[in-house]
Order: sequence, then C-alpha cells, then structure tokens
Amino acid sequence: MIMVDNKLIDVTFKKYGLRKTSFRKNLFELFHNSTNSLSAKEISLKFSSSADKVSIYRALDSFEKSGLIHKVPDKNNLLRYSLCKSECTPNKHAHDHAHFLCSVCEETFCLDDFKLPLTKSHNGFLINDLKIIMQGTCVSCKSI
Amino acid sequence: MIMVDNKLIDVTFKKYGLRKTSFRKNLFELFHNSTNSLSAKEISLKFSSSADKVSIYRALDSFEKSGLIHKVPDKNNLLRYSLCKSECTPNKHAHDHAHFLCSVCEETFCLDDFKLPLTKSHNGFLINDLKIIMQGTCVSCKSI
DNA sequence: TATTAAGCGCAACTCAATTGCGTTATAAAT
DNA sequence: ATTTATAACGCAATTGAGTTGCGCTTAATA
Repeated sequence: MIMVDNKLIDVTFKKYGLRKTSFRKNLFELFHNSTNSLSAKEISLKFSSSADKVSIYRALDSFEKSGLIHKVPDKNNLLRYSLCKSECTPNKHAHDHAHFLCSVCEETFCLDDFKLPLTKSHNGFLINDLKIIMQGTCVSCKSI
Repeated sequence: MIMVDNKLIDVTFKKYGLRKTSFRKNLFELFHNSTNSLSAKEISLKFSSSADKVSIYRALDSFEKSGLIHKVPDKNNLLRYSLCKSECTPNKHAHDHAHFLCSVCEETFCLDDFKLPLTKSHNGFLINDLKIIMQGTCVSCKSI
C-alpha cells in the first residue's frame, strides 16, 4: 500500500511534527500521489470506508495546522485540501497563489504561478489575507 | 413596517419579475435598509421568527436567480447575500467587485470600487468567473 | 519496558440547508 | 369581478457535513 518512499515520510513527518500512524502515512501518500485537492468525502472513498470519518477530519485538521496541507476553495463549500509547497511551516502558511475551480471536472487547482497582489489596504480597509478564486474550464477539460 | 417607497417596490419587483407577497416585500425592504450583507439566520432574527426558514431560503434563492441579490462569501461558509447594483438582470449577474470580510465584526462588504482584473485565461485555463476575497479589519472596526 | 500523550473508532449530536406536500395568496385571463 | 393557473407559504421530516465525548489503542521518549 505504501508507494511513497519511507524516507520521504520520515523526513516530512519529522519536519511537520506529525506522528507516524499507519492511517496518517496512507493519507500523506494519498495527497502525495494526487495531482489535485481532496475533500473528506473523496478521502473516505479512497480508503473504502476503512477509515473513520472523524479520524479523517482530525488528521486533516492536524495536517493543516502543521503546515503540510492547506484549505482550498470548493464549489459546494466542502472542506477541501491540497498539499503545501515546502515553504509552509507549522508556524506560517505561505500561500501567495490563486486557486482555480474547473466547472467540468469539479477539481480545484493551485495556480502556483499566478501570484497575488500585495495590497495591504484599500479605502481604509486593512487587508491581512487575500484570496483569488477563478472558475472556468481547466486545461484538460478544455481539450475534450 | 414598510419603510421603503411603494413605488420602488413596484418598479423593482416588476424589473426582476418577482411576486409581491408581504414577506418578500419586507425582505426586500430589509436588504434595502441594510448597509451590508445578510445571512438566512440574520434574516430570521430580524423577522423574529415570524417567517419560516424555508420561506427565507426559497425567497433568497428566487431573489438571487432574478438578479436582485448576489451571494457573498461568509467566514463560516453560510449562505449570505447582498443587494445587487442595478446592472444585474435576471439573465446576468454583473459583479466586478471584490469582497471584504472583517475579522472583527464578521460583516461582509462589497468593495464596489475594487475592480477585478479581466484576465480571460491563464496557462491554458479558461476563466469564466473570478472572485477576490479579502480578510482583515474594516474601516469602522479599525478606529475602535 | 514503562509511561504519557496523541490518535483512533464508535455513537450520538449539531446545525445549515433541502424536500415533500397540502394550503394559501397572487397574477392574468375571462 | 370572478375564475383559474401558478407561485409562494408553512409545517414536518430529512439530508449531510462536520463536531464532540469518551474509552481504547498505539506511537514516541525516557
């Protein structure tokens, strides 16, 4: 079942201060092998119900707090996550990219090369956080 | 109870093809007199439970489809709506502004003068819709 | 190997939002 | 003005994502 190098798991879990339980190793593997984001439901299906949904939610929460994964928008307002790039740490998520939701395949993509503007205020509104969410047709679905 | 000019109601409901029931007139009035957005829960409280929540959800849905109100983001992923500017029609919502969520008062503001970029594609991704969501401290909360 | 602290799994719960359906009110057609 | 068709209403019940409590298990460490 483990397709990801054990060394990668060791290094990653150490970096993010995570405990290596078999479920969390599999979950990490799942994220690592996915090109896109995952929702709790999708994860549950991948594990064919062998993992309790509470464990899934708690693992996602812990992965997110550690800086390993980050929330991405979802069309149906579900909790949905993607693996972070290596810049993220337990102390700080460093997400400066836009997200793209494909209306055809319903996947969410991180557009890592679409950088966010660094505006800090607008008409007296102080901006701490900025999100850009695009909807449309992704590269793959466009060519079908 | 009706504080909004009856003529405005007539004109508006005609424009958006809405039936003038007393509840929907009051709901329109509520939006018209609110500086910011409203969630189903807030609406329910304003009507002090005299309106059934199902009626609220259905009215919001119908107002949105007609082009009278539009969904705005909410910190807790609740359905939340704001009155549209007059450019919106039953056929097309024309929202080219950013939204701002205040972390202090939890209100959502439409930043009508923060225009969205008109990018139509990015790296092969076709963009139909673009949202900019900011979080921070709004003008009022800043000065407290 | 013993200790302790985090993670797991099951059941029960919360709460926003939705669906069904019989009743009521509005718009329009006669 | 009355009838008719259709949308809206209101109540009850349901759905479904996400959460909480708690006793048990497993991983890290001393």
